[in-house]
Amino acid sequence: MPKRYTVTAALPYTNGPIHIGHLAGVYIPADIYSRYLREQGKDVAFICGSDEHGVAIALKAKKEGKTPQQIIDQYDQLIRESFNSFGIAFDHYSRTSRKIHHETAQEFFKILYDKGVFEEKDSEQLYDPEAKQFLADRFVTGSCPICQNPEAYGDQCESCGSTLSATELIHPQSTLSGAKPELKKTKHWYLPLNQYEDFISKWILEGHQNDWKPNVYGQVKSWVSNGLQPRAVTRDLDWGIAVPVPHAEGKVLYVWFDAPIGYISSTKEWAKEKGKDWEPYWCDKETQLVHFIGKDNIVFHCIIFPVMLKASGRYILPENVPANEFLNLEGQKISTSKNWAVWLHEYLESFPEQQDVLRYVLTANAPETKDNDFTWDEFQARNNNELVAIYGNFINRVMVLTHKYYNGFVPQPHTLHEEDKSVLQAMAQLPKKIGDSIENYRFREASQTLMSLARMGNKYLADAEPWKLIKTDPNRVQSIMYTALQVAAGLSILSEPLLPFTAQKLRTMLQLKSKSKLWEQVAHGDTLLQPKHLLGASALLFQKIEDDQMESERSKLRNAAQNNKEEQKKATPLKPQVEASQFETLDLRVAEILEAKKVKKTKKLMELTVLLGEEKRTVVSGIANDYDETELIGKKVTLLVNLKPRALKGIESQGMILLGENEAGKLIFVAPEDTQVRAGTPIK
RNA sequence: CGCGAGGUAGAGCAGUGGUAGCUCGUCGGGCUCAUAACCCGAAGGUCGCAGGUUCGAGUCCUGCCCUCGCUACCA
Repeated sequence: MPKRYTVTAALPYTNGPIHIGHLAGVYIPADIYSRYLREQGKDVAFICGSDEHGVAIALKAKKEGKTPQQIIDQYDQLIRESFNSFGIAFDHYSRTSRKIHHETAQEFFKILYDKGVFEEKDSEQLYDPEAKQFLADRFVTGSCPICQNPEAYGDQCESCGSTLSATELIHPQSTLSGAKPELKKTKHWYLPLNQYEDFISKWILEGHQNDWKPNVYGQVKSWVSNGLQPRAVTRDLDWGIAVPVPHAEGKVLYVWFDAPIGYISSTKEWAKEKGKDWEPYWCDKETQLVHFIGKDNIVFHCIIFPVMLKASGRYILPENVPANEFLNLEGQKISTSKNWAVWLHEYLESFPEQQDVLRYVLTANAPETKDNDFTWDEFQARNNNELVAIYGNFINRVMVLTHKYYNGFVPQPHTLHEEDKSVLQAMAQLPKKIGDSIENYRFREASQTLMSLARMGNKYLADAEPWKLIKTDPNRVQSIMYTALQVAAGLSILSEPLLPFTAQKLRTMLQLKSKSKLWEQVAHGDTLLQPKHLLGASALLFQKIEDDQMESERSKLRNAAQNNKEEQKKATPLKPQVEASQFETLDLRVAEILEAKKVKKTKKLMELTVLLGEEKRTVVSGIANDYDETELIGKKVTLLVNLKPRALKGIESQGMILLGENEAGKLIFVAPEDTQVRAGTPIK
């Protein structure tokens, strides 16, 4: 039994607001877990904060003509408000831009540096002479060296899927200034993960095979078996935490090095405010450290950060990292850039005071084992059929009957019958059952168990039929209503971690005093509401949600995505001018598609046989998402024929079909309108 | 033949060797205290496919297929 718990939730990155995916994947589970532990009287520190460094924020600031500080202030504020309004009850929420964090992160780096943990390496990287900075990854675009796609990024070509290094790009261009980058030497510090393979293997692969989630375990295994590589922990950037060693001007800590240290600095800040000692929460072996994250963070929380902690020789390691998978929205990936999301601050405008509805839906449908889909249909169904019809209705029945029969006083029971006792006994099992689910990070299961208590209450009332007996056997009705009221009280107590707002409302309605050890009382079968106790006024806990509300949410979503798309379209910059002679080097011709076959194991690739005059050619094109094999046959398209052939998935592609994109995002062929034109005709 | 996770009733999920379950939806019935809510019952699955181990497999092994992720300013 651990002495104390340190619970962390992934630090939200302050370049956008919080959406339902964040909530479902990280913050709700972490909040339920911490609330439950507090309810058990445990010593728990639930820690989080804003992650405010890194290239993305620097880039966003440049694009919007603001300072990074303005960006992070704006989103830090918005994110705090979102968490507050949804009852995500952190013990402390800090920011990585604070002094205490800079000091903590620098000290951490310094400890590893002094121990000689890092490797120093010089390398040549692309440098933008106009913006005066080094260009990492997505700061560079250029032509893909493999498939010639002119819009490949510095880390990857989205057209052919190849992983690239920025220096491989042909005709690289800075996305900051449009300038042509030059190669320049730079020094960086690397964390030699390769030296810690044994440590990770022993700790996770051998030590946590059975208690960690399969998705987390599997990811780690995948990384380790591919061989861990040294990873740079510094960057050339003007936004971040200065590297605290000599000859490191213009260098900052890589955001992924400093962010997890944010958990520690946030804990320090909290401890200072509370007059506590922070160290036991991070250094005492009897502390259970748990990181709640999304699956994209697995490598950082299961490999990189633990290696940092281990290398420091000072800190404990996480006991578990219950990472969730991703939540989709109406069948599509949630995307900040495409504005395909339900933002928390907007949700509350549409559904004021209904935080628990979203909490419940996101818990009941949480992506615990695989990616899940959030739909407004399901949201409505869960609200109307479960929260309103089962939970809310049970409470309403009990309240109405008690007020009607006893003017709101809890009646004095007579001898309890078997059915009364068995309901109370069944309820006494639930604190442990729900607790076990939560301790094992099975929040979906916990929510189902909670709902089963309300179901049980409804069934009990239906079987006992107090509204009939009131005419013939009023004494019996007193026992029935007494029993039903105990169930209502139990429901309010056990709801606290999952539905905190509802639990509070219900307690007020029942006039149930806040005391410690309430869960224990439920488990012991104690009387929760004494006879003659006076209840408060009755109110509805949940409201039905109508179809037209859902329709308006769906159209809001579609409109937002559409507007976003149009804005982005306007923003597509023109490429530099070219000479006519350059254009003439391209050989464009009309081609007719003769055969089409989807390439197996790929999403978009289609293998096409095209007719080009007398000659037939094989071309691989990424159009399988938008076109079926059959509808392609006979189509005339424009083909770039003198593109250097290249193998895609083992098939040699001898040319590139010109494509555009229509309003709906569907790829359309740049094709000769007159279908009479002969295949092979050159285009000028 | 890259790696990982998933593939179980119309939908969403549970179920790691012993007669296939839960919630929602559908259909039928009951009740009327309750936000037409609640309660009972029924229909609906060759547990992705094929082979193997076993007295016995959704559950273990092998091969294959499909989906998602590992690669995006997104957890």
